[in-house]
Amino acid sequence: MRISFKGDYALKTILDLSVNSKKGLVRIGEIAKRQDVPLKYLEQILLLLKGAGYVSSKRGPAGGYYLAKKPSEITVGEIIRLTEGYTSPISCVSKSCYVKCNDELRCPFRPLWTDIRDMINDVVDKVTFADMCERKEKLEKKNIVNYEI
Amino acid sequence: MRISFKGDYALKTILDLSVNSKKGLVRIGEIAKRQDVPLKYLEQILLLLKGAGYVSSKRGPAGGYYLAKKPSEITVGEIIRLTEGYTSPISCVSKSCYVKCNDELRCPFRPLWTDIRDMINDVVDKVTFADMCERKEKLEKKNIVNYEI
DNA sequence: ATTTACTATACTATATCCGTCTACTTAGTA
DNA sequence: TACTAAGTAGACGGATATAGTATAGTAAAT
Repeated sequence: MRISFKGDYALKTILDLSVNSKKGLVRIGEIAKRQDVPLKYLEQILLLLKGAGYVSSKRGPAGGYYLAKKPSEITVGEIIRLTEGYTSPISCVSKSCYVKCNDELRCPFRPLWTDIRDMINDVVDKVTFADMCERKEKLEKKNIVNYEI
Repeated sequence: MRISFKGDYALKTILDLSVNSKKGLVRIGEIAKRQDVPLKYLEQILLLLKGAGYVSSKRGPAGGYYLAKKPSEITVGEIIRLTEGYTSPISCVSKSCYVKCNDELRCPFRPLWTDIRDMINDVVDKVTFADMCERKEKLEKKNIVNYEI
């Protein structure tokens, strides 16, 4: 697995919407500013997320984006697979985006990659964006305390 | 972490040299054929490996490449870091190739990435190419048995 | 008419791969 | 010994594809 800007931005966007779309629609510009993401690149990423059914949108004044699913129904792993293709360290051991290689039975590296793949999936498929909201809150409280001291 | 062709080829090359350089020098062409790697790309990768001190070479007839270190002294992790830059899922948690990001203390994804980083390093930094040679032999024996049946 | 999402396109950097030429080393030959 | 030929690594430029990023304009809702 490798998280590129695309994936990083997508994850931050889903988290931003998880936190803010309770209040109503969220404009691209707001997300871009809060998450420090290039606006025009974010547009493309939001279209990808929309096409995959994670977000919905409304045009015109007072328009914007909102989550199409509950945060608890979206995992970090799904978003990585959507944006990066797969979570595995290499595509020949990927389940979601498998690419065949020559001599799999004799490849001595393969067991390494499958072990790493399983460990990664064990993390990213268990964490939902409801969990991420909690983590975010905790971190912010912790940080405010630090500032007060 | 993501293993690109470059890293995949480099790992296969070091393993090939670990197995074959006991007999003497190994020509690029042999490695390219055995490991199914584009010859010209392999040249570049061997230069990289040479620059980093993993292999040495000799020109002219009966020339070729050989390992500059013992297989037991080279880990899979080192080769990945050399060819891919880092083993982490994202550079902001990399130890070897760290790139700072905005608000690390408040980033709720960071704990995920550090967990994954540590798990990956726990695998790749423990496996040497002496281990890989063993794995390779075992897999080949196993496969011969399968063919006999 | 204004505000917003949406689409299409273009640019840049990197990864991958290929072709050609150069430098070095050895073996053979006169 | 001197020279030649052949085999090998090494260096350089470039072709191609993809990822990432940015630009310009279009469509829809109010």
